[in-house]
Amino acid sequence: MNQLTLARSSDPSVSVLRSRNRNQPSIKNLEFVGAIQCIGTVMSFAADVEIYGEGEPADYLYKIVSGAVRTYRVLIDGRRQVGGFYLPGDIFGLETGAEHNFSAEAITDSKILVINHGALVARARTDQEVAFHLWSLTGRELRRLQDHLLLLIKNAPERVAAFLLTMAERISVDNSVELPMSRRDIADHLGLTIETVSRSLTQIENTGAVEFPSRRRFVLHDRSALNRLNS
Amino acid sequence: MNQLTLARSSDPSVSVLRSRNRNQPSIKNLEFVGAIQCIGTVMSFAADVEIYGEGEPADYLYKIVSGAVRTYRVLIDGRRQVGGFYLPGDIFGLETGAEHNFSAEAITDSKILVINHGALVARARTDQEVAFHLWSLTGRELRRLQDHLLLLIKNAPERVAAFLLTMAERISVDNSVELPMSRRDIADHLGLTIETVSRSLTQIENTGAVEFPSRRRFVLHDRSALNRLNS
DNA sequence: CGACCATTTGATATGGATCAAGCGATGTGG
DNA sequence: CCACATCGCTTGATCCATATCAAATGGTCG
Repeated sequence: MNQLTLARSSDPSVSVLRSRNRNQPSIKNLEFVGAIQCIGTVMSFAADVEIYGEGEPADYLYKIVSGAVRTYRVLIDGRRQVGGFYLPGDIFGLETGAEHNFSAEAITDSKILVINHGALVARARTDQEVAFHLWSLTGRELRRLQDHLLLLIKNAPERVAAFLLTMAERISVDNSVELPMSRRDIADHLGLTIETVSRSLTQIENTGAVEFPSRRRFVLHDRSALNRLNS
Repeated sequence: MNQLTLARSSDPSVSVLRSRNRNQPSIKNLEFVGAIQCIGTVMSFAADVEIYGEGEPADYLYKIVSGAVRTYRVLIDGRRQVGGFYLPGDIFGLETGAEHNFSAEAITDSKILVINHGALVARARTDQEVAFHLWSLTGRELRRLQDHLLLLIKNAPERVAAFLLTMAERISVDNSVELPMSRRDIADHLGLTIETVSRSLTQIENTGAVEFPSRRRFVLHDRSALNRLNS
């Protein structure tokens, strides 16, 4: 836990706007965001630091350079829904409304390209390629959420198997996957408890479809077996 | 059950493209879709007729003139997730990808303005207002799904209360709401069984927050009580 | 009127939550 | 360098909300 994290926990309203002043912007940078060439600033966020909060103005969007991010919402009683995990190359925080619907936190120490939303929208006014790209990013996010919705009607081992498959597709290095997120994050993403996630994992491991050499790393042995478990 | 429905159940691949030939296009029509002026055709769909199927080319989008529509996906074992309900004035079937992710069916007999997707996108190339409108429609849908995701971590009475509130906001006529959908549709939307939906409804009715003079109609007596139930 | 179908209500079963304890990796201080 | 505290995770025991199975009700339509 670093200074930033302590600051955040004592004052939940702290946002990227404040964190921004404490982290040093590293590089002023020209970068491609897919087809979009735009100016952004790469910033560093320590693990568990808030990047933006639900309800805050959606003035920026974010592209992960390194690290990992979770977006989430919490109910008053503390139940948390993790909406998604974002990995290097992924873009998050893109909203069409004026405010963010979810909060976002770095999972591990991360470097993130912060892009001015208003400037991009202004550009979209004249550049139809930018406009189309923004639209398709929103569409991709919509599709991801639609798929996730379907996941939530499955049973526990099916949800966990689906999660492993998704992660394998996104970040496997010859079938080996390093998970950046904790069991709690996974549980809150899948709508389960950590105990149920843990039990499902051992259950799946016992089928031989995957193997966990360590808690945060797994090796995919039989993709089709996992696909069968998936539903 | 009419002829169309029977045809559909015997051949699940039947799509709007075929239904289109059987239903009579009613009016060739110039219509506003929000800020978008565009040409579309109003078509009639009988209750339970498929409008489009998951995986079919997303060549059209749809604006409801009258009636109601559900979008849904099914798992191989028959479990169904109803993604959303669409009511007069609502637009559905807008995708950024080439194919529909969900299927869509008329809930009741419906009149629907069918709009050529390609033509609209072509228009968006030159008209930035059209482009922006398409984007914000996708964004609105994304936001709706994000909210629905949060609903799915709540317990049964909370989900049902949230559903009643949403419907009341959308189609109440001085606090009275006529529901177009069955208990099964509601259950599959909320990730519950019809029995649990039914029990939750009677439980909520017993608090006095709402009253059901008939099965498909309810009167909202105490919105804040419902809000409290909601979480 | 009678059949049918959607819905409600009741009884029981069960998957996952909750509560509780154990374990292993990591880090810390003596 | 080892004893020990801590933390994240696993495993075990029990409970409970919701699913499932079954029956009753009531509205609708021929």
